[in-house]
Amino acid sequence: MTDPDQYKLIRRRLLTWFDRNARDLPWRHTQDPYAIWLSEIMLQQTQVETVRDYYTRFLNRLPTVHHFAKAPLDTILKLWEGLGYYTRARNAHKAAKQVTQEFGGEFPSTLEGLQQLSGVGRYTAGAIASIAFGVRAPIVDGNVVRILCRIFCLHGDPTTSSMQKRLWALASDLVPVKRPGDFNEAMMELGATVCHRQSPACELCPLKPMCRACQQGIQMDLPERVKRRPRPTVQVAVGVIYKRGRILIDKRPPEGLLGGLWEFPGGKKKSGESFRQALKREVREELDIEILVNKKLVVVDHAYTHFQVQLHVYVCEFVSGEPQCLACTDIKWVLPSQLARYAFPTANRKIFPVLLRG
DNA sequence: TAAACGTGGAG
DNA sequence: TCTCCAAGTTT
Repeated sequence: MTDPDQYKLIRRRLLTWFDRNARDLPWRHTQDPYAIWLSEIMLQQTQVETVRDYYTRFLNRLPTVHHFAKAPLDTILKLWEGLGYYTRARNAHKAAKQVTQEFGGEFPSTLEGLQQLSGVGRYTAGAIASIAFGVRAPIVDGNVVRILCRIFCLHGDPTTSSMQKRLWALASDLVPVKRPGDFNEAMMELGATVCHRQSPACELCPLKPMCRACQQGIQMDLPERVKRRPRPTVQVAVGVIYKRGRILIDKRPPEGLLGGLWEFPGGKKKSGESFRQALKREVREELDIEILVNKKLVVVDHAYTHFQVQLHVYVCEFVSGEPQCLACTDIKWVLPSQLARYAFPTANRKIFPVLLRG
């Protein structure tokens, strides 16, 4: 069979399968480019089931790109709280402003136009163009990588530029003129529900007849695994600092890890230093205040992508000084009942129940 | 090019 | 408990 014939077969079988097996997802009930864009940003490196509720909440609260653009970043971050990769939220805010200010309130419909938006790369531009505008644009996400590597038996590290080039070229050849968005969604759907990383359900796969990896019985070995670096553990001292029933919280710098989120003050423990010493030092360095460190409240373990932290949380009493923003953007004294108004990282939120109970 | 960037679910 | 990894982008 020639390549074009095989491509036609793949398209037809995949779309037929998709028509019968597509999950009912909220963003599949709309044609609104804003809603499609929002879903695609949220779905970056994030599973469907995690995104569902966030997506619905966002659209109810910010029904148009104008609402999104006009909302304060703090509102966006509070809605995004817990979804992770907060750069996405900050970039989305910028992108919404771009749409309203530079594109006359309409999302661009071309790949080039879409990729000008903050947080929209090659994948997301292709997804929006094909799904919202019917453009014959390819996409390559983790699912597509897995499916293509298996169907065409592609060996080698899929993250290298040469392999990426092959994958994008294949995806580009495969995506049909008719229903390009459905085809792209179908590829991802197949990867998410059938062609799993471990234990792929080949018996349920519409592409089994043309899957070279399956024919050779090596589907589990493709795509080739990328070696990961070890994750170091960081020891952090955290203070819940009280002053007349209120707690001191600070806002992190706008860029970098957890940028723009609120947190309880603290910092890394140095070797040879106790947690209590570290806490007093960090609070002095970052806020220029003196505190009394009382009892240990809780120890929180949390894993990030590239390191793990152990938060040693202490109840503290404010002693003296006026808090300064030396390593943060904003400072507030809040009642425990008001904590929920602010966007906190998940590791910090793990402290809330202990706090409100005690 | 490689590293930074969150979180929750699955095995 | 631990490792992998999921609809990637930016620097």
